[in-house]
Order: sequence, then structure tokens, then C-alpha cells
Amino acid sequence: MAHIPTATVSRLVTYLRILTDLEEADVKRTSSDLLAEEAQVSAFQVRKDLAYFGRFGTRGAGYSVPTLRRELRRILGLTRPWNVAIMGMGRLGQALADYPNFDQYDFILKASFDSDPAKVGRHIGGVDVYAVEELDARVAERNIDIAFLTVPASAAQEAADRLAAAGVRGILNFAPTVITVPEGSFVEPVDFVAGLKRLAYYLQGPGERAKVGS
Amino acid sequence: MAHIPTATVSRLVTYLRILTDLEEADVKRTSSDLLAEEAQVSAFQVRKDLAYFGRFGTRGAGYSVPTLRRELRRILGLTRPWNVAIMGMGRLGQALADYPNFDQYDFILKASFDSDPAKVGRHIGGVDVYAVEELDARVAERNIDIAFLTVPASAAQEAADRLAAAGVRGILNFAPTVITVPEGSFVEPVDFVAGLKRLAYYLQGPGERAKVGS
DNA sequence: ATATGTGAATTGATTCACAGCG
DNA sequence: CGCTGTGAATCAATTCACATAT
Repeated sequence: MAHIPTATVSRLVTYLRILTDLEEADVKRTSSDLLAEEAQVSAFQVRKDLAYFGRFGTRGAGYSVPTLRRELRRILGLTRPWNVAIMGMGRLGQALADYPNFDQYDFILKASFDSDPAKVGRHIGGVDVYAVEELDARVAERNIDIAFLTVPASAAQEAADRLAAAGVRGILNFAPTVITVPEGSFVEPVDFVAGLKRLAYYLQGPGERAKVGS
Repeated sequence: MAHIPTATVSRLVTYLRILTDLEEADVKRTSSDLLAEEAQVSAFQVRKDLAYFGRFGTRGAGYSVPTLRRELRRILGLTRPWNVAIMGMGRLGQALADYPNFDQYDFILKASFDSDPAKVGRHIGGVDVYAVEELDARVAERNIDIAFLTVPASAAQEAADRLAAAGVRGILNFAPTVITVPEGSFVEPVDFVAGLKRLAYYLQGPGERAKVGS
């Protein structure tokens, strides 16, 4: 299969959410036009994105909501549960542990880790807190697939290295820094402060940053 | 000036963070090679990104850390503070209100809004909670530039419409849905559940989703 | 009749090679 | 001589037009 643009993967996630809403509203059929409208992209784009993976519609009649939803869940790897751990039980880690309905999203919180001995052994937001020294053993024991990386930026790369060494192949990186992982592992950044700064750029507009020189 | 790719804006935010770290470490000069290494992009890319906005280096000698940092802050619109409000004081809104060192990031939390009368009038995480009915008055009074949109997905578009009508031009959208805003306003999505689903896609690998049909 | 699926055309972004300057 | 700055070339993604299937 051809290489898939990362933007396509992001849009597939959006289409899946729209289809889930439609199915909840008991809508049976939909079209690339409707999906495009909801996702704020072109209908061409919707069809092209889907075409990377197969042919899911009926010409003249559009798409079956339950069928397309099932196919997107399969494509995105959401037909089986994924085991998640939190690395770093500071404010953000604790807030994520408290996040409601985690299992509803096919992701199951199985453990958390912190280097602070005062936190180790406690049970925060429904999850056990382990020492970082136990990482290898607990990741193996609980089949952890994905970690939320919620340590300070200065500790993020080392924590990512330890997670990768322990066998965690997916990292959702909340730390405001770029981290690298080995071949075969994956990072998704989640950095709301970066989002804020991009907003500042767009809100400022072109007036304040006219090109200098030449 | 030529149109700037959104990916360039994201990278500029990364370069600025690296420069801030360098300045804290008292490093005086740097190069496109070092910035590229830290940001995990090519040195060509760094120079091209900067070239959209001007010439900031010295040939043969690289870049002055304080100068380039100052220029990036100017380009990104971070030479003046931005006033922020939180729309929706549920779990996530409250966690964001508690976020430490907000002002250090040039963003000042000025107000929050919620439709629950039990929350209105309280003071949560250092910020006053107002009724949504007061939105127009408080946005004008406190010069709110940017809102964190932390209401449920089903209420997100209507809340965004009200924010735009009140004069808020920037929205950091934490709700897992696509929202539209008027011309001249801007949205940055912050959706960690979408990030998780992208991870599931990459972790699954190509085996499980071979193209069907043809 | 109607809406999908897809090769071709276009547009956009990244990479490259080297000219330009200190 | 070294590293930046930048037009040209390559590569990738999006848009389009229409052939295709029901």
C-alpha cells in the first residue's frame, strides 16, 4: 500500500468520531459530502483518504454508517483494547488519571509511575503508583502498550528512553520538548502551550512582523 | 510576504523553546545545525523557516542566541501579554486554572465562565467564575483575547459562536470536535484522545489493515 | 440519476546545491 | 574557510474532472 500522509490519519480519527455521533443518532447512511462538511474538509479529501484503504461506499448511494464506522475502527487499530500507563504523577498525570470513561475509548489505564517515594504505593484516581525502578517489571506484567509522558521537560528524554527500553512502543508526549524514540516506536505530541503560541502568531497578524532587511 | 506554512509556525515555536533553554544555560551563539538537531528537523528546514521572516544570522558564525530569541518572540507575537479566559469549568477547565506559572508564558488568566449556577461566583485555582450571560461584558472589561474551550463536545460549537460574538478571536479547542469560527478568528485544536488514536494506528502497523477489494 | 473511486493536474512543502558574506 | 541565505529541483499532498457502478 502507498504511504499514508499523517494528515490523513488525523482526518480518519475525525471521520470516526463523526460516524460514532451519527450512529448514536440512529442515522443509517451518509455521504462524503456530509462527512466533509462535519470535518471541515473537501469531499474529494474524504474520498481520497478512504481510498488509501479500500472501497467502502456504494456508488450513487453513499456509505453505510455502521459499516464505515467498523472499517475505520479496524483501520485505526481500535478493535482491541490498548493498555496505558502514566509516567509522572504530577498535576497533569493526576488529572489524566481522573479522566472519566477511559475504557470507553478503548484505552485502559493499567499503572502509573513516579520517582517521588511519597507517591509510590498510593492509589490515585483509580490507578496504582509504582516506583520508576519497577518500570520494566510492571510494563511486562501488565502489557503496557502506550505511556502518557507527563514528567518535566528536562526529564522527558530520559523517561522516554526508559519507557522504550521497557518495551513501551507508543508515547503521548505532554512535555513541551521534542523527544526521539527508537525505530518502531512512535510519539504523538500534545502541547497546549505550543498551541497557545501559534494562536498568538495568528492573532498578531502580519502587521507586527513585516520582513526586515532586503 | 509569502504565505507561511502552518508547519513552519509550529517549528518556530519549537526553535524559540530551544533558544530559551540555551539562553538559560548561558550559551551565546548557536547554528542551524544545532537547532535542527534539537528540533529533529533538517538544518535546511531551520534556515528556510527563518528566511520567511528575514535574515537573522551571520554567515560563517551562526546566530546570536539572545538576538534570534528576541526576533522569534517578536515574530510569534510574544512581546506583549495575551489575556485568556476559560470557557467551561469542569475537570479540565479547573485543571487548567491550576496550571502553574501561567503568566511566565506571556498568557494571563483573567476570567472563567460556566453555565452551572453552583460554580458561578466561586474562585477556582486563582480565577473568578462568571455566568455565561456575563460573557460579553467581562470579555470587553478584561480585554480577553483567547479562550480555552473546555465544554463538552456537544456544546462546543455554540460556545465558540458566543465567544466569537463577544470578541474573542482565538480559541484553544480542547473539545473533541471540529469547530468553525468567523473570518479573522483562529482555532488551535488540543485533542489528546485523537493523539491516542493516531498512536493506535501506528502501533498496529500495516499487517492488520491490508487494503480490501481490488 | 447520483455519489463513489481514481488517474491526472495542480498546488504546496521540503530538500538540495551553491552563491553570498563575514 | 564556515555557515547562512535562497533560487531551483524534487517530493508530497490536495484538488479536480470524470469514468464507473448501482
